[in-house]
Amino acid sequence: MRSHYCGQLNELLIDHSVTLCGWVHRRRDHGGVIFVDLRDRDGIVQIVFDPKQPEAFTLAERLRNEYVLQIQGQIRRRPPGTENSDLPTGQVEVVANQIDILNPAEPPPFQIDEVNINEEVRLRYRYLDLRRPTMLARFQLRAKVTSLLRTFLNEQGFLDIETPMLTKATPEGARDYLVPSRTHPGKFFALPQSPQLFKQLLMMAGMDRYYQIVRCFRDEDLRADRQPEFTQLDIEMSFIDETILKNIMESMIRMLFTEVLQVELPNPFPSLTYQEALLRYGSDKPDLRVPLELTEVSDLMTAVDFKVFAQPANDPQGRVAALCVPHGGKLSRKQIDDYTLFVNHYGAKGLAYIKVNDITAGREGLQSPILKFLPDPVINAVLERTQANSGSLIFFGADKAKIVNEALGALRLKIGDDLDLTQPGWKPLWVIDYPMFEWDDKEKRWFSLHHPFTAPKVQNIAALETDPIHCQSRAYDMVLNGSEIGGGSIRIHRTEMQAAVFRILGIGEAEAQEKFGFLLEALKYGCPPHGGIAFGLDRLVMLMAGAHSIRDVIAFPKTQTANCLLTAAPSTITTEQLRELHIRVHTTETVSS
RNA sequence: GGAGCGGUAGUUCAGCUGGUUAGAAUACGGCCCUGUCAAGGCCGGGGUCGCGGGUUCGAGUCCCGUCCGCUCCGCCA
Repeated sequence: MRSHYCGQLNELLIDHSVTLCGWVHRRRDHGGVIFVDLRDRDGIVQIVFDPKQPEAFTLAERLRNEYVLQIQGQIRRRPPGTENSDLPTGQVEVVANQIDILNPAEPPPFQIDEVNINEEVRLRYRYLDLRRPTMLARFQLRAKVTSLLRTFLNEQGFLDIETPMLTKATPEGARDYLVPSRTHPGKFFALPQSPQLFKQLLMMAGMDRYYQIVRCFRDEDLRADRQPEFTQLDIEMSFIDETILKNIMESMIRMLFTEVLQVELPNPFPSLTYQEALLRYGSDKPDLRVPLELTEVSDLMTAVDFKVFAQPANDPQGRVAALCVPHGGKLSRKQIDDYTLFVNHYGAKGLAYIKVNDITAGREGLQSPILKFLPDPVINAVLERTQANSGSLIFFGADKAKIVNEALGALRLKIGDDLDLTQPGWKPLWVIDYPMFEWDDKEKRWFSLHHPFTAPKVQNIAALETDPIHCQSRAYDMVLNGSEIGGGSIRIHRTEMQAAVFRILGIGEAEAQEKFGFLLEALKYGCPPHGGIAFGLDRLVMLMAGAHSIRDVIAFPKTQTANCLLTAAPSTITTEQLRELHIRVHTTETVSS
């Protein structure tokens, strides 16, 4: 139907006859001459309608925005002075000889060139939203990313293998999306939270290197970076250790940034232990672009006559930490109060601070409601450790370590943003040496920090069982600009170890057999040492595209309550469908078709 | 489950301490116009102020409830 794309046209094609197809982006009717900006996936070009071509001209008078056209015409250089340097095709224009209205269009509910549209409207008319050049660019970027990843992995000997979407519900981790079985009354499939077990089975099958760009499903509450269905780049390798895997994955991500963004990432990526990340940044996914760090001051506060500090300082689970903000002294009382409210969200009961007016003036140069509780040596040590200067503001968090970390970690990012301290660019890193288990006080049992198939650093099962809290795992996360973009581990490849981990997690023999019997059995038949990683493709593309939500890099995303505003899914189904599935619905609303 | 912000014309928004007929821009319709590119000029149509209740002589505005969207906590790797 066409000879060229609109965006391809340039001076080299002058005098050529072309046939174009596309949408009316805009029409400018001067009465005697009509201009139409024709848009296709490749770009925009100006079409001119002259009354000397009365047939085409008459039709052009009827054109409206978003009409779909086929146009046959002649490319010519624009008359001097009428070139448009804002348009890549702006040196030329197409004089229309013939026009075919392939489809008229009603006025769209919003203008395609409008930037600031309510997301509700955009999602309701997503197919129109996607016509906008910024959206198109994001999906072109996403396609380039997946293409480069596939090429890289193919060249590295990875096999792209599909795994089931209809699979088995898992007890640990996120809530499953369930699919009722028609042929097995009362039984359900689960949609995969990730292909974790299948990729391990593929290693046991001798596939050696596997990858898949695969949809995963988790029925949990949504966020800007969380959708109920999302895409992972899932990877698994045999006969490797973490060094080999991390090297290959780093070079893959470096390649991606070079090819797509012309950005050179560090080689190698820096590495932080989980513990160090929490100590210095209060987070296991630190944003290294923010040049602020937490300072440990617990040891200074054990003997102070200030219960708010002394108690957590003496509690093995507690922590007292400082966040020193250079030039933070200019913050108003109101802003400090707002930050106090902000840390309240994370369970912090307050936010103590010291304003450093004059670092040389000792106690007199400081300003703080808590000053009277702190003896000189403590104050001096705090000032020295935080490297405070005149004009600095030092915030304090004192509570259970978890609360201090989350509160000051979040405050660090907020202040970095508010005071414009966040540096531009890209800061990738690995976070390693995760604890193997985490104690849940409510349920009184251990949980896997990563997942139950992650190998511990110790080989000795007895050591694992006697001291779970100090046991580290062979897990690793890749973090970029404060987002966890990938995570994985070396897996357990021996039956005894897997059984021991299940025991610690309180998964009984019978339950282990029922839920993971196939895996335990497979381990017996010659399982190679193996490990892998999974990248959150949506998050990665979001970051690379400079978008603020993964919804902007997913063609048809869901809302925060997991609705699709375009199709109105989920919806009720007929009683006939329910009957076939052996399901009865208990709601106040009646089920309709 | 919880906190915050928002919902007024097709769209983006304004609408103050409650007060006459709810405005603007843009889009849309008509007319004029031969070099614009966010074309321009003139004229016109367009509103269940998310929904339900309450307070009041009077509610877009105040109160209660509810629905929807967004951000966050919990939840989730």
